[in-house]
Amino acid sequence: MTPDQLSATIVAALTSLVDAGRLTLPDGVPASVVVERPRSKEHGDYATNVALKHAKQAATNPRELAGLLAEELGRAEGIASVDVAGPGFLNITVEAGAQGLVAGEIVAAGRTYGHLTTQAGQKINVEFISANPTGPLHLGHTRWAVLGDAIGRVLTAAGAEVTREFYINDRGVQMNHFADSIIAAGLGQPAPEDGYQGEYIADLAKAVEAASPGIFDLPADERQTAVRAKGYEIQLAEQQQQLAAFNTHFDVWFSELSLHEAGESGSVPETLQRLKDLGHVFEDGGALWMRTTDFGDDKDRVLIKSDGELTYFASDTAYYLNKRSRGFDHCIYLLGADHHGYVGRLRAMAACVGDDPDKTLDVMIGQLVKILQNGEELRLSKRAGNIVTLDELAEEIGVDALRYSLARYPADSPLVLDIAEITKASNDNPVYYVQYAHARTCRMIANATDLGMALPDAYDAALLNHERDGDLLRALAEYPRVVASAADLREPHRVARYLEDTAAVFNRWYDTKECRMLPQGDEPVSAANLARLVLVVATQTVIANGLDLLGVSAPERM
RNA sequence: GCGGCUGUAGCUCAACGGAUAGAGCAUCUGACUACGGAUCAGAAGGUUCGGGGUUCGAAUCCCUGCAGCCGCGCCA
Repeated sequence: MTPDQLSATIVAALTSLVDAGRLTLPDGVPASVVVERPRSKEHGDYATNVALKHAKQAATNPRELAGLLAEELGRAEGIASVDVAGPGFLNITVEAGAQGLVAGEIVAAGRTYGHLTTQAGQKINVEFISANPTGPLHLGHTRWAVLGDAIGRVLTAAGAEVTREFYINDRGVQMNHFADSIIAAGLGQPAPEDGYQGEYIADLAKAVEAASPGIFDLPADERQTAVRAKGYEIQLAEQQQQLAAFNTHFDVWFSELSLHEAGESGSVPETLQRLKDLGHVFEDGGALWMRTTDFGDDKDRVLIKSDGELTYFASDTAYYLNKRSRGFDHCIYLLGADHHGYVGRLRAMAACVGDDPDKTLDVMIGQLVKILQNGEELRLSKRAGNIVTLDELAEEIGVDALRYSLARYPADSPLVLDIAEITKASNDNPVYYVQYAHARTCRMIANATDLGMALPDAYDAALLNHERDGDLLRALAEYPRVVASAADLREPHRVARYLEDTAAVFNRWYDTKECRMLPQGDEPVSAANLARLVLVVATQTVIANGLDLLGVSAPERM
C-alpha cells in the first residue's frame, strides 16, 4: 500500500460516512488527505491529520471525528489497525501482504517508477547559467549548472515538457573588450582597460592565431571583427564541452544576437513596437524607458540609451516574449543572489506585456557558494586573473561528488563546501553512502543469479512481514511523492535527502539477520528468499532512478 | 536609508503548519567464522538569534528588534 493508495482509502471512508449521514462536511469531502510516514514507530506505519484538519467544518472535536473515522477505516481492505492518538491523529498499521505488493509494482515499473503526471501539460522553459562567452565557466556557475539540470530532470519526471536553455550574451560592448583583450595578448601588449585578464586570454590568443594564422596582422577594424568571431567560437565551444563533461545538458543555446535579426519572432524591434502600442514606454532625457513602476518595480528602466544603444534589459524583454511565442507557459530563471535586484523589473516587464508574472515567471534566486580549501575560501577574481574553472573543480572533487554535494541543499541556503570534506571517499560523504547502497544491491542480485535465483513473476508479498521489511517498503513507496514535491517546489535536494534516508533504511534491513535474501549454506531457496529478491531489485530501481534525477551515476561496483 | 536571502547541536546542513526538532562530520563506546565493514548498534551534544502575535499545534505564518551575506547604473 502506497501513501497515495492509503489517501484514497481514507477519502473513501470519509465519503461513506457522509453518505450514511454520520458525518457532515459542508465544504465537501477532500480529494486527497495528508498521509505521512511517522518518524516514531509508536505512531504506526502511516499517520494522517484529517480529523484535526476537518473537525471544525464537521462541527465536532478532532478526537471524536478521529474515532468515527478509525472505526470506518478499520474495515477497509489491507488495513490491520487504526488508533487515535494525541490531539486527533490517526495512526494506521497496514497488513504485510498489502504493504509487500509495492515491491512488485516498483519492479514492474522499472525505469518509469517515479514518472508522474503531476506536471503533465505544462510546457516549461528552464534557463540557467547563461554566462558571457568571454571566459571559461567557473565555480560561480557550478551551483546553477547542477540545480538547473536537476530541476529540468525532476520536472520532466513529473510529466512536464521541459526545455533547458542557455542564453548566450553574444552582443554588447563586452564582446569588443573581449576581442581587444585577445588582440593585446596576441601582440604581446598589456591588457586594455576594461579588458579581460588571466592566463586563459593568452591561451585564447594562441588558439585564435592557430585557427586563423595572421589574424593579428589584419587592419585594426577588420581585426577586431575577426578576432571577436573566432574567440567567441572557441570560447563557446569550450563552455559547451565543460558542461557536457559535467553531465549537464542543454536543449537550446540561444543567441542574444539573434534577437536583433529581422524576422525573428519576439525580436527587439518588434518588442519595442509592442510595448509602445501597449502604452508602457515613454521618452525622457533622450532615452526610451519602460514604465515598470506601473507594476511594482521601484524605478523605471531604460530600453534605449540616449546615445541610441539598446540596453541589456531590452534584449531580456524581447527574449522573454520570444520564449512565450515559442509556447512556454512557464519560464523559470535561475539567478545568483547578486542579481536579485533584477526580479522586480522582470516581473514588471512580464506584466507590461500583458502576462501575469505569478503564472508565467518563476525567478529562483540562489545564494552564492563558498568553497574552502585548506581552511581558506577559494576566490575568483577575473581582474586578478585567478579563475577556478568548472572543469578544474570537477577534476579535483569528481563529477558525481561535486554534483551531489551541490544538489543536496536548497538553492536559497548559503553554502560552505570544504573540499577536504567532499573528496573523502568514505561514508563521511553522503554521495558515496547512497552509491554504495546501490552497488550493494547490484552485488546481491549478482550473487542471487549465481545461485540460480531468478526474479519471480509472482511472489508471496505477505512473506515480507518483518518490521524491517515494512520500513524498507514504506521508504520505497514514498519515492513518487518525493519526486512530485521536488518538481512542484523546484527543490531537487528533496530527492537527495530522500535517497540518503532510503539507503540508510536499506542498510539497516541488510544488517538484519531475519531478512537475509540469500539462503545460508546449503539451504534451498525459499519463497521468502525470492520475495526479498524482489525487494532488493525494487531498492536498486529506486536508488538508480533517484540518482539519475540528480545527474549522478549509479555504479554497479565501487 | 530601501530591498532580497539567511540565522537550528562544536562544524556543514535537513525538517508539506504536526506528535519527543533530525542527519552527517568531529568526540566517546560497542559489533567482523561477512549477502562486499565505503556497514551496523549505542552515548553525548538544543532557550531553533531575542521579543510579541495568529491556533488544537509554530523552527516554519504575521509584527518587531539584532546579526551576517547580497543588491540598489542611460553597466553587462
